[in-house]
Amino acid sequence: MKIATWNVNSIRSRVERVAAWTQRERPDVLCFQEIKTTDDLFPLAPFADLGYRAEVFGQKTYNGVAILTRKPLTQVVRNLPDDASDAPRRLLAGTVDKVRIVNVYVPNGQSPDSDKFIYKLDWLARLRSFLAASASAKDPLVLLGDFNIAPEERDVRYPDLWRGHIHFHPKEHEALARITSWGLHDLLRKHHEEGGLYSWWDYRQLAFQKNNGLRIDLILGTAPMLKRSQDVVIHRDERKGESPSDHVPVVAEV
DNA sequence: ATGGTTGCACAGCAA
Repeated sequence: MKIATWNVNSIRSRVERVAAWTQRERPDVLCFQEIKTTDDLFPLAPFADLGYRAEVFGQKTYNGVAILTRKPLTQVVRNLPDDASDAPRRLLAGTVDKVRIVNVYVPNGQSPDSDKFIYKLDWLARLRSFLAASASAKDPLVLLGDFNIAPEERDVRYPDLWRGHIHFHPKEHEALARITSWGLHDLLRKHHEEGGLYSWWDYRQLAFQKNNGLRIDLILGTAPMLKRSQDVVIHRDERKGESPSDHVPVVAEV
């Protein structure tokens, strides 16, 4: 089973490119973040032509998540249980082929001294509670998406520059550790120990050309998924060429 | 870094 995550930074602005990648890779499950569109404007047709159905949880201008699958997605959950009805749309979960899929777009946090950083940490704490209340770590589950946190030094090209900023802050690492302590494993690290594996490069300051990257798009799995996992691959080439997202797809074969 | 680039939507915010 091929499971992918991709922060597309507006699905409508690069649907051709995303659909072309999807046609080449044919994942069974494709999780999008930052679709930046309402449900009614999501470009379904290019994906339907490839045999996908879509569960879309979008909003205007910001955020928004979606799960595309070849088989039906059941037991769909939208956002965290304690979110208000008008909360930013950041979580979409469902079950396909007996695997629970939890697709997240973790708040960016803006800067460590901002209210948005508090919101980020609180959102992660509530995500932890949601997992513990709604699932068992003994069952097949993947928690994947844009975490906006690079777990370790080897996940950051310039850790000394990033330490203490958003994406690489001790409080973020604490919050992430609380989540993984529920019973989740970073599937990529089963297969690849090395550094230099990044999934996001800022649009500014020629970050990609300088390879100032971070691995902030993660696929975490419970023990059964860790056991099943065959490989996790980061599609770095998707950052190249005409109008890329600032994130690239990450694909797990499980 | 009061920076820089991109997307949405058409000013200024979010990332």
